[in-house]
Amino acid sequence: MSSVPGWANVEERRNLPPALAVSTVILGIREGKDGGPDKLCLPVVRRVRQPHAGMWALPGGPVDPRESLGQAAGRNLAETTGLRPSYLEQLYTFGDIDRSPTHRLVTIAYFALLNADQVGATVQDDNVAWFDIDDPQIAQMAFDHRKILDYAMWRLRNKTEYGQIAHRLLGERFTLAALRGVYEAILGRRLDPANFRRTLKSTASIEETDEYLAGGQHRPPRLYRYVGHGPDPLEVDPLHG
Amino acid sequence: MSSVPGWANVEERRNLPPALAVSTVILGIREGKDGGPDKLCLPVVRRVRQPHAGMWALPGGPVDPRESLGQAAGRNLAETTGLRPSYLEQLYTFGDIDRSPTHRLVTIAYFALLNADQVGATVQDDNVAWFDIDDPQIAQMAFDHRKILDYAMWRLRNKTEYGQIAHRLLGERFTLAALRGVYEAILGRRLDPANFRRTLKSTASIEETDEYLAGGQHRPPRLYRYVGHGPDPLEVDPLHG
DNA sequence: TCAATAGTGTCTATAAGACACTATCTT
DNA sequence: AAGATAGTGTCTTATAGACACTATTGA
Repeated sequence: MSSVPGWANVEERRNLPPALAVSTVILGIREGKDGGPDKLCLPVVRRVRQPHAGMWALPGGPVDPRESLGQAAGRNLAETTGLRPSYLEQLYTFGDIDRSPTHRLVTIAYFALLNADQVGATVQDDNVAWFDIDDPQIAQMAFDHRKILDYAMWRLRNKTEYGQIAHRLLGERFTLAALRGVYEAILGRRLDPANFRRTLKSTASIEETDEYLAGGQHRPPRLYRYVGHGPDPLEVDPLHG
Repeated sequence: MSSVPGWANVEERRNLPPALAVSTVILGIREGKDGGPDKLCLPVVRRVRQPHAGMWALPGGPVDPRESLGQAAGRNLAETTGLRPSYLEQLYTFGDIDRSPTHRLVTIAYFALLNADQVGATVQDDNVAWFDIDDPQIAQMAFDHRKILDYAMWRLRNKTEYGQIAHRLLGERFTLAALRGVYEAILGRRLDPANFRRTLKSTASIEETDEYLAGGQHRPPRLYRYVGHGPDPLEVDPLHG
């Protein structure tokens, strides 16, 4: 192990204090190709230095002593991808001893959602790329980032309140079909349009607008707006961390 | 602020790397007094040094560079209370800049459950005490520990699977009435014994034994055993962290 | 007109709660 | 026998899914 350039040996590692970093799973949604279901996708960055140079990794970086953890996540995310998410939530802290070969690294993982306008709109950079959540190119990732991504998906699928997060993957106004697409992408199965409509309207977390979306070759759907209720007690302000 | 002995001033704080600590919310259950509902309770430790000397705090301490976060939680818990929990789960990481007045402190909060035998069985120590979850004496706690406790309760109440955690607050065998007591303490309301029985037996996560609990002045209840299904992907091994 | 999706109505299966009832222990 | 909790049966109501049906647009 210690023959790899730049890797500390065991004795050195024991004397280093743990480094603190944040990494963020950033999810957006894009429309399914030729009638298929919508897909969740995410931007990843290519590592340019050791360890794991050349592999895809979650965007992230060190925590500055003068910023909170949420601020660190927001800043790193903006710096590496140019994105400002509509939602930011702390996921889990990964601190196993051997998760980085070079030093003791404790990473606070965050989970961010982008609305439809932002998907694909990262800064032009050869070292940033978007993949569908099930793309084999990110089956392997640097460090334990694949485990972090899997955990993010597990958390997403086990959310009791999809309403809170689903609307943040869309714009401010959306059709019920678009909202259903989000649910289908998260749950990984098709939902009955009729039942979906009824269930959602009965929860009263969405509200009709007077606008309709024209252009499709069918009856124009009504646009809806999300009317949120109280957030989770520790939800992060995506702008101020 | 900097007049308090031992408190660093702002300039000093900016140069200090964040300290890493773990704190644990340890919950057990005890029987309600004179027919009242069962109550959740927890051990807390009295701080003997600044800051917040004299106040009650969650058990915890620093993370050693050579141990994982879960190991740190388990070790600190054993050292301060003498307890070995049956369940340990990572809760959330608190890292606001001003959460400790003396230095930048990042705390990974854990959540532990004790079974009935262990409640009250801490090491004899004047600086360790048990309180009911709603005891006014812990309405205020050191640092942001009250916020951590509130968040732990919120997470507990929002668990989709109570079965997984309820049985860890009891022994290996338990009556349905005891299990119902756990649910009632968590949810904060009484449940219909008949419906509770049916609902729980239909989930099939518990199994009958051939034993009965004698001694009460009523028909002796059957004892049940928990038959778990797969854990959460990041559940912590309470013995090995 | 047709294709396509929007949106409604209604039936059914399942689960949750209320509550009356029977069973079996200790004192 | 009395008192207490164990455990069963059954009715009502709320909800999720299946699926047939009508409505309204662009081509």
